[in-house]
Amino acid sequence: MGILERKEREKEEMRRKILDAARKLFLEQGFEKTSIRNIADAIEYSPATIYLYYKDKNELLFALHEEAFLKMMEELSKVVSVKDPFERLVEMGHQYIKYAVENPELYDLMFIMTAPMETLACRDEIWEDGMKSFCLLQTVVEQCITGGYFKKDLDVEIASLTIWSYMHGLVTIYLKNRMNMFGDDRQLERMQLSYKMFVEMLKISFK
Amino acid sequence: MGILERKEREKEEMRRKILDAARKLFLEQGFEKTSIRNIADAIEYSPATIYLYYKDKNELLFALHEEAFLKMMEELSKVVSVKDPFERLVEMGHQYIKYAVENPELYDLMFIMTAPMETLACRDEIWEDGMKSFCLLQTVVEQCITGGYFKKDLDVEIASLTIWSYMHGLVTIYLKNRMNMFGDDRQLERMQLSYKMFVEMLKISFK
DNA sequence: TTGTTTACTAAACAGTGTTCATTATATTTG
DNA sequence: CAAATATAATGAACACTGTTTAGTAAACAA
Repeated sequence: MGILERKEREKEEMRRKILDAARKLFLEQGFEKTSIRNIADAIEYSPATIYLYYKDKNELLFALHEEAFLKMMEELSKVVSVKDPFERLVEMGHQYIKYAVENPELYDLMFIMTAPMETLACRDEIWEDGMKSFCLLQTVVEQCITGGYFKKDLDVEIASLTIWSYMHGLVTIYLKNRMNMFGDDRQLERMQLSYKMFVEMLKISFK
Repeated sequence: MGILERKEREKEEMRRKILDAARKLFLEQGFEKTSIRNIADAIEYSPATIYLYYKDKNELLFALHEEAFLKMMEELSKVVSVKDPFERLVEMGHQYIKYAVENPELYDLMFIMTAPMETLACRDEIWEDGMKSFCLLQTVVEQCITGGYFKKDLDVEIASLTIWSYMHGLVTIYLKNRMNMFGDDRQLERMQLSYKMFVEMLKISFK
């Protein structure tokens, strides 16, 4: 009886259909201004139908959050092609900034919004996506130690947290419009200058 | 005719009454879960009345945002009592973390939420509160240069932005629950360890 | 063909920010 | 003091929001 399998396929198709519409609308007009009814309209179904495929709006956001991590990991993983470990770390930072600037809504969902964390909490799950990308950073930091760029007794976890904190702070100050206090339009330039300074700091003080 | 002045006084009193109730509710149950109707109930007035004193919810949030900056500046300014410039900077960082951890909702409003920025934008004003606290940081960084802790040719603005980015990133990762990916309950400890590492980085690489 | 399961939806619930015509009150004027 | 006016406050509505539920229509199994 292949009928059950077809049903399963259809169910999965519908979930994707919903997610596709949700992603499109969220990226077009932001999370705040996109409602379940908007999504329902887009796929020409009733709002109630969406609740047959996703428990609530948080679950929908969580699914997009997972997608966004997949996408970011793809971008960040490209740096393996960089031979030098320290340059690899530096390039990873550049890619991180690039991803955040080019996908502000997704970045928000991944690292700022509490919605996906709430879904995890009520599922009693850990934030695997976050952990995976943090591990990627840790790996590169370790490679910097192995490569002789960083000292052997460096606390990898804390060092990675320190690096991530800086990167995250920099891009969120920018994304949440706190950088237009400078008045001019040299915000991206300032980010790059600060990042350059931070890289120097790493080079000098982690050795 | 002192009658106009009395009216002015009464108007100001009402504005404060609303703001007091708003602050209380926002801090008690968060911004998301507090509605204009809740605030109206608390002060025993109709919801429409609030709109006679504040243009919209954003303006209300902006007023609280200003208050929060006043409060933070008070806390941070205490560090002038620390004689040594570098220790002063370090202490300021500690106070920043303390403020964020103890006032998560206010921190959110000050540095993450877009609502107060929107109010500024439609008033064609600059983010003065943000600028003032950034200047405080810049001042202390300058004092570290004068005191011989940091090199003379350090770009004060970029260095301050770099420091702020790190601090902001660290506390937001914590506040937005991204740190429970570590599984344990040593989150505050990890923050302190990372901050200690960052202070070392400053000491070494800004010299 | 009948009975049952599944997929879907209309309608409602309880809320949201915000606006506006209307009412009640306070102040000013004749 | 009474009438006219200005001000303050509100009830009710508008157009939304996320979510639930009872009921319908279609697909499947017997």
